[in-house]
Amino acid sequence: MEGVPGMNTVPNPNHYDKSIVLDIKPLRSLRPVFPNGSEGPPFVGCPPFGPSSSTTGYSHFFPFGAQQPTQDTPDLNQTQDTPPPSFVPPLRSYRTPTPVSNGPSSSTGAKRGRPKGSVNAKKKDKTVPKEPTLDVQVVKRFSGVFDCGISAAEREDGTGDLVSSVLMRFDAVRRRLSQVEYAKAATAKAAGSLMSNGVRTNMKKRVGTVPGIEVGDIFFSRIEMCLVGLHMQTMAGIDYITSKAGSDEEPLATSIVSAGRYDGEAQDPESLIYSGQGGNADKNKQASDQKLERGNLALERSLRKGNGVRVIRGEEDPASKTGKIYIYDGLYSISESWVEKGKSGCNTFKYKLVRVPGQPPAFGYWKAVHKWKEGLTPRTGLILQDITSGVESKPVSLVNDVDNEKGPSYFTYISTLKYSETFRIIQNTAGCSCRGSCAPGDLNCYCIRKNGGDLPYLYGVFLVSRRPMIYECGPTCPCHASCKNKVIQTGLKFRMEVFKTANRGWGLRSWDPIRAGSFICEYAGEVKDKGELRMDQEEDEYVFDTSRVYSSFKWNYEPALVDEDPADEIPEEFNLPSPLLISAKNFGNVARFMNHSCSPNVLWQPVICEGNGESVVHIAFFAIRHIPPMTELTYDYGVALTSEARDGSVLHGKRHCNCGSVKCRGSFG
DNA sequence: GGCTCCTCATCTCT
DNA sequence: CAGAGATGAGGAGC
Repeated sequence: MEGVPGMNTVPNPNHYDKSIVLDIKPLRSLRPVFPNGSEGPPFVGCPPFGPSSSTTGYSHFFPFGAQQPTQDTPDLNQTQDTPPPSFVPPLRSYRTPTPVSNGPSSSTGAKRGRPKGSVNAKKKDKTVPKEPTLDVQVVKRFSGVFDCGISAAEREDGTGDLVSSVLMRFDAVRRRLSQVEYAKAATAKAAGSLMSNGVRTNMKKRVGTVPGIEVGDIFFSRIEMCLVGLHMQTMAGIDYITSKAGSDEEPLATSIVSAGRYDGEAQDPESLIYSGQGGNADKNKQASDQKLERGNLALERSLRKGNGVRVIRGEEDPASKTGKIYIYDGLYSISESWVEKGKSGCNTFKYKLVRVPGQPPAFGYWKAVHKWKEGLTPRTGLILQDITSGVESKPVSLVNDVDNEKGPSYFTYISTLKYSETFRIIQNTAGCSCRGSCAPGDLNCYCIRKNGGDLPYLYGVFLVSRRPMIYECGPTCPCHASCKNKVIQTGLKFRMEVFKTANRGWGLRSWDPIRAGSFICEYAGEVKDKGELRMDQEEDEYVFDTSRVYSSFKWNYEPALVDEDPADEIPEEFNLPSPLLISAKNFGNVARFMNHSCSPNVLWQPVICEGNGESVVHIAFFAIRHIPPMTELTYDYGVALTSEARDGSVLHGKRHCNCGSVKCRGSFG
């Protein structure tokens, strides 16, 4: 198809060696679109999508005699000549690479300004309807067609499973849209897609707590809070229940978002001075007195009635200077209100809110971490400043504030794998020959080609979606050290601590907030074989074993929500050339302290670092969902397939599980 | 339909 | 080249 934006920056598809691309095809077609709960492998229904297939599966239906989307349905990916559909998406997908570092490819076709076909073209550029915008496509193709699996009742009132499922589906879609051409407004686009397809919950406005949302939960955009009913205003800082038509009731405040940029905010974690809304100066408007209406009236009314108001603290995201992070800090009560002159000299409403006692720390942790980092207050129970002895670029503290144990047993800290010659997988590969940063869609790049044309990561930080295998540029690839396809080799990104848990020995957690998809660490240790390990397996609890049985779960984006063909969906199950055993008993990194959970917040992904004419499989850990500061990091250890592990149809691990999750299977390992 | 909102992500200018 | 300012899109509620 002519005139497709982005095409001009990518080599002509006819020039590819199609056999290379088609090699990848089998990997993409192994897996059903969505696992059906009743037919899945053991342990299907583990988080995040919950035990009910009603929240995971989807099916198409065609109400009102609507035309079924057939092969004839206009699809931007399809040309009349129909090249193999399997390799079309990457070609269409990639926008002009963002100019980064000194990559030569980034300057060739770099467009200035907003490209045609982007959202802006909707109104202005009606003469070029070649590529409808994403939202138009979504409405056209999926309105009334896509079954989101969320019932009308669940849309009104949510549960913990539903909330985390909605947030995960949102972020998967957001990451995918960022990865392909809609990077500009990926957040808004993702939200639009989910909302128009009914993927949301807790839409009923309510005072007080919201089902499935806990104090301390973090969010990375206002729209996320909107999707799960914590704060339903995308822009306004005050949310409230309006009076019913015909009644003379006044509005009642439900939640506020503190932006942290007004006077008196964000200092004391137990109280907050909040400014009313309205009266702000605008380009076309002078500042004016605020009026006692809308949110201001609602807060006033809540003050008199004494109802709790949810408070969300907005802060700068430490990982991104332009980004914001929102911390749900629980319920506050409004203690007083007054009017004062603002900077502009106009009347501004002020409200003092005091945190309801007895809630776990949330914003309090945030403030505490800042003080620990700046050395203003010492970390309670600190045993060792840095257990890595400088091996990692960021220190990892050792902390015990529960008992007198002085630390875990001795081991040597290493940051990656140790392996002998026998474990090298000899392949005829020398990595890529790119200079600068490898670019998505550039099938001249060996490493990109191995990834099916995708750059599997976003901004060199986030895993976009799980894959059977990820191929990183290795140390001998000539691309720059900041190449966005080098992620797990770049070390720890978060300030972490090894800490003593109440009942699970030592554990790992982060002082920093961790956004969904973030790379956390790899599993460092000695690569061993079965025989070698069998000799000391009894006491070696620090083994990572890829041959165990792992819970199946859906983490990747749903093609329908990003207007892609489900047939192109990449399977999430790993695909290792041979089983991999890593022992971190004597040599290891922070990963050896990550405990098992049946409701984990971390997943693992096999990664091969190319180059040197050999490839070694690494195990890399990524965040399943947003992880608040000081929350323990856990992953699913799986269950070993030994003869004693089988008991009828149920698999039993060797170790008793203390994860405390409602979905706890009771054992693991 | 028009207006507003303690926004979001980008581009442009300094 | 970082930081500030400009910009237009965006959803929901009134």
